[in-house]
Amino acid sequence: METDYARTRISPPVAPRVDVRVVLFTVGEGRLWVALAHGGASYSLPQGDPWPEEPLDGTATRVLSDELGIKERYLEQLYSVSQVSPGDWSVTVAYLGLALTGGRRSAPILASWFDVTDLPPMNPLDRRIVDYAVLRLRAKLGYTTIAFHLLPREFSLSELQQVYEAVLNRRLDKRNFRRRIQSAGFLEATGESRREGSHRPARLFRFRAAHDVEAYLTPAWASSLEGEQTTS
Amino acid sequence: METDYARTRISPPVAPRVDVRVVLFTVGEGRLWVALAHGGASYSLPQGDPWPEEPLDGTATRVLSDELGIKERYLEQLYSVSQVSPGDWSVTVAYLGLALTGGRRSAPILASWFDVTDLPPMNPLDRRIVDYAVLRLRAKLGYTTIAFHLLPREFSLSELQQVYEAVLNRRLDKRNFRRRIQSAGFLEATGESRREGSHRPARLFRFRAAHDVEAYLTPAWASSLEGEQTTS
DNA sequence: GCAAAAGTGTTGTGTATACACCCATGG
DNA sequence: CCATGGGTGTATACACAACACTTTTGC
Repeated sequence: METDYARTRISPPVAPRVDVRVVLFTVGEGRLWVALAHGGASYSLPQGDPWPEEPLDGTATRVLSDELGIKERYLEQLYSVSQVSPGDWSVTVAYLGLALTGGRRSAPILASWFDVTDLPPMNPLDRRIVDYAVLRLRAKLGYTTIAFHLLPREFSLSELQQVYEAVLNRRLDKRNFRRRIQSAGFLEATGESRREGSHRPARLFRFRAAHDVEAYLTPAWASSLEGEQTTS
Repeated sequence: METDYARTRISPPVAPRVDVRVVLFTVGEGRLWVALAHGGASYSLPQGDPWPEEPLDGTATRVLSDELGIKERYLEQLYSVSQVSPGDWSVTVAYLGLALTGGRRSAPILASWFDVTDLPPMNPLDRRIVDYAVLRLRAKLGYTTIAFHLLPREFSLSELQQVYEAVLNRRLDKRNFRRRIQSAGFLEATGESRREGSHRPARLFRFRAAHDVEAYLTPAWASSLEGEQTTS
């Protein structure tokens, strides 16, 4: 959204433009993917400008919906940065989003998925935002239930472990993983199991929503006053 | 900073105003204090609008300097919120700041120190920002060296413990505290000690800066590209 | 010698890690 | 019967909590 600041004689402008960018992750094929849009010689984060009366996380959701055709499962604000370039002044609000890809690696509309361990050329700010989002996602795996937003309602413990391994980019011990997860108490066995190969079927689990504790480093109030934070 | 949006016929405005607010903490008399400015019937956070070419944390520093006459020791971005009221649209960027008060409870210029456990009436957004800042400060005490910014260069272990107790608002065991802190390895004995009463003198310590690890949930890059985060 | 804060160790309890084999199924 | 992934227990090391007395000083 180019404002009419250009018509003023003042340079740089007297008020910043605000834009919202989203680092959207998904997990598949044992890897962590991020959605990037092709823009000229390099790739960039999906982004958009907020509308009046629209909360910032609403902008983030809209960007994902319009630009990628994807509805995120989880959204969390990361950081805001002010950037000045000749004749332009903008404040960027960065978000971290999580989504499911419908089973296989279905591409988003105007972007593609990239392995976070092998990113294409990007502008420096977007690259730093992505790196920071990865850092934060990895950190939050340890003390929140954020991983659940990368899985469908019902899942096996092996699938959950694969999500952890993809995000952390390292192997975990199966027994220790299961003990830790199960003793944390936010899993609920569905009673069902799933046969899907020439091996023993996997028991299925779902979440108990009450244990969604990830709020503690993200302001819980953001949604109440204007709706900054959403969870699915 | 009122822009010329008022001259347009569009309501609400087509671009938000950006403002920066700072939750400035200090510790003294065994309590955690926050600086609030008196504004009408209630109190509010020190705030200001960014200038062109000025990084957001520069705005925060300037607000503290101009409005309170205080130079912060530590500054960290908390969160951004968009707020719409009839005819006005603003994006607020909130910061957490830490400062020393020069030994005694010297009042800031246009504000006063309030005990965080006994806050005066405030507007709802500012109140939530303060509550969140307290939450984050307490959490960060546990896994960072943020407490050092609430002490002078040299300090005794008892003084350090008093900072922890003031921020957390509870008593800690002296022996466990000392063992934890000392084994963490970021303290360095100065060799000096301080006599200051009819009791045994306290050995003095200082920080080893290399152990300032608090960056991990705050983007380390913010300062490199435009200077969002500062530390003393 | 007494008041006041500094300083110091041990024990138990819980939590994380390392590690290897049997189970149920499909083909 | 074999290949495949699902599922399980134990021993060890480390981190954290509870807890009380001696030391050094000023007066």
